[in-house]
Amino acid sequence: MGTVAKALSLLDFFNRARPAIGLSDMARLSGMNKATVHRLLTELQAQGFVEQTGSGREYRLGPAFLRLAALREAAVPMRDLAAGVLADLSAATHETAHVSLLQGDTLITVAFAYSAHHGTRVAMDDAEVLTFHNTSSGLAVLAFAPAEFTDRALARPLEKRTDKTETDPARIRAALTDIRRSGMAQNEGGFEADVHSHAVPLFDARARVIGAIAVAAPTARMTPDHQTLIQHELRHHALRLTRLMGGFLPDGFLVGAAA
Amino acid sequence: MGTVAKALSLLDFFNRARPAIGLSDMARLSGMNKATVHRLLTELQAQGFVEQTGSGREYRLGPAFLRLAALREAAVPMRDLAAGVLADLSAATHETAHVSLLQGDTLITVAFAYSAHHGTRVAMDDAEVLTFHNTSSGLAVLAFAPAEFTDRALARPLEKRTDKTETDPARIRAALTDIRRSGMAQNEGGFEADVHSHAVPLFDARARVIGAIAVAAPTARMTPDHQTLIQHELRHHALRLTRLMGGFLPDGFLVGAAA
DNA sequence: GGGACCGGTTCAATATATGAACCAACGGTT
DNA sequence: AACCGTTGGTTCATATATTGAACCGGTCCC
Repeated sequence: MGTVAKALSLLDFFNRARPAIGLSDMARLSGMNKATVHRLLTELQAQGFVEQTGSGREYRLGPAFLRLAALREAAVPMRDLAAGVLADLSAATHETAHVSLLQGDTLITVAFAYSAHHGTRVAMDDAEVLTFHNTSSGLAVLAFAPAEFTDRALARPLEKRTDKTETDPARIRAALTDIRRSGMAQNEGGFEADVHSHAVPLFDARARVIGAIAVAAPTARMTPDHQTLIQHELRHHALRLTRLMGGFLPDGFLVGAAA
Repeated sequence: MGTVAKALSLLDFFNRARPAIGLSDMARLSGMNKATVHRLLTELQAQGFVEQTGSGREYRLGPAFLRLAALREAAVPMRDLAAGVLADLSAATHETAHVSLLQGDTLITVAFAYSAHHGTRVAMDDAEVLTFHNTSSGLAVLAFAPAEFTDRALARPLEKRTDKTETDPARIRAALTDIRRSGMAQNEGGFEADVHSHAVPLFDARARVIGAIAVAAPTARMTPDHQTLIQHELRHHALRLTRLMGGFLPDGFLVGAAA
C-alpha cells in the first residue's frame, strides 16, 4: 500500500458515531505506528483534509471536503440527478427511496427521499455504508458486478444482523442468479426486521454496475398490489436514472415490466 | 513536500472551468513527472478521490467527496449554520450575503443567500476562491490574521481586476489598520465594478480568524441609510454566527453598533 | 507512412517514509 | 506528592517507497 493510500485510508475511520479521533486512537485503529500516523495527519491537515478540534487535540474531517464536494457535484451532478428521480419514485410508491453508489469496495448511500403519505416510513442515514449480503441494493450490485468482485464480497465474514439474514454464500449466489434473470433484488427483514426492500442496479457509460436504486417499505404494508406497483415504478425510475447519468444497460438486462 | 501533500495538491487543479484533466496535462500543471502523476492518480482513484471519465480517459474528482463532505457537515455543521444566518442577513438587508472560510492559504465561499427583494442582485458562485487584496471578505480576514499570514498574502502578485483595485501593499496595510479599529472591511468596485461590499471577520474557539461574512450590493443602491442598515445587520449576524460555530471574539474586537 | 500526441509502464538511483524509543504534560490513584 | 498510565508529539538510523528518463502501444491528423 502506497503512502497516499495509507493517508487516505485514515479518513475512513471517521463516521457518524466517531466524528473525531485522537492520535493514539488512530494509530490503534489503523495498526500503524504513532509517528507515521502523526506525519500523515499533519500532511492531511496542511491541505485542510483534517483539522484539530478546539478543545481536545483530536482530529476530525477538515473543511476541504466542502469545496471539493461542491466541485464534484458541479462536474458530475449524480447526487442532484438522484435526488430528482428519488423524489418522483418516493411520491409514486409512497415509500422511502434511496440511491447507493459503489466507492471502491463499499456501497454508500448518497441520496434518499421520504414520502409524506404514511405516518410510518423507513428511515435513512446520509452517507451510510451498506453491506452487500443483507440489503437489496447490495444484492443488486453483486448480481451484476464482475465475478471477482462478488467473490471478494462473499469471502468476507457475513454478519447475521437479524433472524432472517442469509449468511450462507452458496445460497446468496443462488439468489444472485435469480436477480440476474429478473433484474431486481429483494430483501425482506435481512437488514432491519420488518423492512422489505426492492432494488435495481444502476450502470455507467461502459455498462458496468455503479450502484443501485431501492425502495424500502415496512413489511406490514407489502401487499401483492403494493409490491407490483413498487416493482413497476422502480424499474422505470432506475432506467431513467441510469440514462440521466449517461449510463447504458448491459446486454441482456431485463427491463421487464418497465414503461 | 511529502508524497501525500503532492497527491492532494493535484486535486487543487480541478475547478469549475477545468472539471476534468488528462494525465499529461496534470503532469504539466503540477510540474511533476508523468509517471509520478500517474502513480499518485492511481492511488487517489483506488480511494475514490478521483475517477476516470467514461468517454475520454481524463481524470475528475471522485465520489468519495460526497460521503466525506456529508460526514464533515455531520461533525461540524458550519455550512448549515452559515446558511441559516445568511438567510436572515440577506432578508434583513435585501442584498446578497455570503460566508467564506479560510482553507490553508485560500479563502473559499462556502455558502451564500440571495434576497428576492430586488430585481438586480450580486451573483455568487459556490466554492469560489476569493482573493485577499480586492474583496471585503479578504481584507476582513487579513486585518485579523497573524502578521506572518498577512505578509505572505501581500507578498504575492496582486491582480488589478478593475480600475478601482488597490494593488499597493503599503496602502492596503493602512486600510487594514482602519479595519482592525472598526471591525468591518469595505470594498467598492475593487473586485467587480459597481459592487460595494462590506465584511466582518469570523473567529474560532481560540479567537483566531477563520473567515468572514459579507453583504454585497450594487453600488447604485448604496445610499447612506442603506449602508447604515447593512453595517448594523452585518455586525449583528457576524457575532451570531461566530457564537453559533462555538467561536469567540479576540480581545478588543469592536462589536460597535451591533445589537 | 510519418509525426505528434495520448495514457500507461519499466527499473536503477535515491529521496522518502518508517518505527522504537523518547519527551513533556495531563489526570487519576494511592 | 510520588506514581502510573495515559495523551500528543519528536528524533534519527534504517529500510522502503518514490522518482524520472526512456520506452511502450494506441490514436488521431496529415
